[in-house]
Amino acid sequence: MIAKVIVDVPSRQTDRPFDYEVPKDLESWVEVGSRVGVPFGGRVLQGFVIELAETADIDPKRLKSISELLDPMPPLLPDLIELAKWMSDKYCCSWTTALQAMIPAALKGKAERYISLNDDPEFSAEEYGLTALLPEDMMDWIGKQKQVKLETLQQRFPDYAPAIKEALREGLLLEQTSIRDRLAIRKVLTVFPPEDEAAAREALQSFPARAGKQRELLAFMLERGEAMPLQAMLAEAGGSPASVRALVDKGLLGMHEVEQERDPYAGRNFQRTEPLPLMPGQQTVYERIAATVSRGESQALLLHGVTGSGKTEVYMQSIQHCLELGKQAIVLVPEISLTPQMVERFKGRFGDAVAVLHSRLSNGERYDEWRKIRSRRVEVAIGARSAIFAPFERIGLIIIDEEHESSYKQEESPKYHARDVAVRRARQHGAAVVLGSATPSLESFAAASRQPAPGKESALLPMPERVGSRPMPPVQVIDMRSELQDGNRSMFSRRLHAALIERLERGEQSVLLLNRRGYSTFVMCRSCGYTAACPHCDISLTYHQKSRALRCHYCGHAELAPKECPSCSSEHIRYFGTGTQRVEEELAKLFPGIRVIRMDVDTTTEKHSHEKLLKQFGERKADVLLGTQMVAKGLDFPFVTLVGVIAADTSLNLPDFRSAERTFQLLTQVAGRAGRHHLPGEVVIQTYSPEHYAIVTAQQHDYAAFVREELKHRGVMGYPPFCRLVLVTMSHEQLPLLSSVSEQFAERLRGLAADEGVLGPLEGGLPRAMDILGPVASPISRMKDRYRFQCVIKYRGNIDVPALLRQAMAPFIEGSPLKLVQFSIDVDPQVIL
DNA sequence: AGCACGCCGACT
DNA sequence: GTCGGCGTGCTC
Repeated sequence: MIAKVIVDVPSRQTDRPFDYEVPKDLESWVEVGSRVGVPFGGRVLQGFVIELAETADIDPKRLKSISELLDPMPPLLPDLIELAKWMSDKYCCSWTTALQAMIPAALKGKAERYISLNDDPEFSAEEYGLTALLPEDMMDWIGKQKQVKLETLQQRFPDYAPAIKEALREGLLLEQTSIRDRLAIRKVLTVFPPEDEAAAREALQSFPARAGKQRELLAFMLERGEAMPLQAMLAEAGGSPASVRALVDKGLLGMHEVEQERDPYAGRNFQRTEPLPLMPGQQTVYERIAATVSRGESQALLLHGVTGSGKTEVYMQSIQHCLELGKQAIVLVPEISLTPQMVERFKGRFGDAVAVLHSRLSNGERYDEWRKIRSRRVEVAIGARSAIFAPFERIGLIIIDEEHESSYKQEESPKYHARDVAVRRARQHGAAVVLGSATPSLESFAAASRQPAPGKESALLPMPERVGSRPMPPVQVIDMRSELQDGNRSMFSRRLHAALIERLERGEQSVLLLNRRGYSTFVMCRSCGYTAACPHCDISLTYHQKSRALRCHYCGHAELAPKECPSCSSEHIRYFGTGTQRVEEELAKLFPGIRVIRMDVDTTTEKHSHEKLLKQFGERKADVLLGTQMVAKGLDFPFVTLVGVIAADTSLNLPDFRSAERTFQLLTQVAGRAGRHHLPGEVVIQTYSPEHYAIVTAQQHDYAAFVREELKHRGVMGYPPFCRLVLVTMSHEQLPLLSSVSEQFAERLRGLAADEGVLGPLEGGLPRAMDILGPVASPISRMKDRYRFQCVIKYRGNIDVPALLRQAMAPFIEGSPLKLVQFSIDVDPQVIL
């Protein structure tokens, strides 16, 4: 039997299947989706079996065998292997990169090399004159250990690296390679009840009086009747390990190590909840989803429900319906809203049938949750982006909550969008996709609004009513220019200042949003105009108050903040721009005694810090929750009655085609945080551009009006959803080389597009057109000591852009000199700046 | 990605 | 005349 294997080398030249013989004893174990260790170019690598065949495509003499099978159960299924192929085509990444993204990090095996002595009786070191090659204590040590890791050996005898190499060549030492997972399986010493219960009861009667403890322990285990960890047993029943061991030696109890699964939610009792009665609007939407799931139709439905319209309840009842049909469901949530609150709701409804996958789990915990899915112990997976790869076999429903969230796009290779992968995977399974949002992305909205095919219903499911008919909170827009004219130079407008005081007096809570972390955004000398910039990136440094450091938010570079100007030695160094740290300081100054929780990437790096901060706020241990956009998402606190946006312009003025959309979404989301319960809420938005349509429409809670206006702009400028984009970024240390290569690349690409007959501006109205902009320097023209150039490709119609790109890049990748230009391709980029 | 094979400068 | 530089090409 022959296995076609994708080896774990993410390069273009190895991005194809390689044939291997399956050893006889593994034939019944190796399947499509198996993870194997294979010899490849003189070493052993991890690979995935993507196909089994009778005969090899190459000369059988060149054929090698699979050296080991890495899991008893294949971690991948055929549908995922096909999906990975699709991803590698669509997103221009290698097949193995896509495959790796689908399995938990714990299964990313690395080859380890082991050394042992050659104990073949035929082999004689004396005969070959090799006795003096290696020191005796090394030989003894290896002999005693039987097998040692090459790394360890080299650490212990650092001067002998060449000698070890020679000994391997001469056959004095032997080498074995095997793949070791990056996985620490926790083993727990576990005590088992007696195998022969009758005999044990009998023995219990005839125990000597002085072995009272043993008798007690044996009685305890007989009564319990099931295994338990030794530590827990001793804690409950008392006694020492010695007395247990004595019982084990007598054969009355069993004891051995057991692999333990970590359940991060073990021991937590989730309050079981029953389905709530649906409002008419919810009911209609639910019925539509349920019918689609029942038909096994892979349609993508857009659930456009305002904040507080009860989307989650609709999700849960739809999942219930899906499970009743014997199918499984995947729920994707933005990482940031995968809060304990959210998990609780799903665990409460579906109990142990839910696996939770999020980034705050350790590798081991994540692997355990994943295994629950793979071994069919759960029916529902809820998690961030990568949960879309949950290894279910019969998916009936995929839900993507807050579908407009940019975190569904992975920024590293494979640069996939979970929404697009979901639609593709749903097609393989005949599953329904539900995209839920109060502020759908323009792409999804446009797709769902398209005239349905004859006989089909619209894919757009509106839910405009809020549960309990609570009104949307009133939103005040404050023009910060007139504040300044009236002599208010503070970062708080008079209205926001007064509103904060009211909350403090009434003991209610406030949420303040500022989409910029750090203390100040740039540092400038007022004498000479010097600004502090990162030495590795073309970007100004941000001052962080706590560490008194200037930091680069792109590469992490940090330096001590200067007291005087490094350029002209003047003392007129000033900090400009406001970050969350500055606001925190200002709050303390203006409102003495105010309790503030600051939440941004700087305060939430620790494992559970995010939850901890939210919990504290929920317990009303603070008056103000101040943070970057992470405070805008999915929080639900009854005592929050004020939401303040300190500067709506931060996101509005970014030179990116999505900046208006992002601002509208952010403002709408954050406004939805106020007054969700019995207390009425209030929203204050501060801005320097109060007349901008993104702000006006957000103030009026008018999504439709925003979309109308935004679509006009997108149409004029030629941006999605009127076309699709691909961003090609090229980088190199040397600017002239980069400049020349990027020009050549763009020229080749234009030539190829012209050959296809699609080159030209999109305004022409042709159904198939492709426009290549650039190359130009990237907005961040240097990052981590590499210069960056980019091309933006706009296209419309059915054009295989990845294929054209691959052809255009080929001469710069294959066999190019050592210092090659790096190409990075982002299909459907979220940000092009 | 690694590793081996192969063609030109500073050493015995 | 050799050791070693890293350019280039292959890996079932």
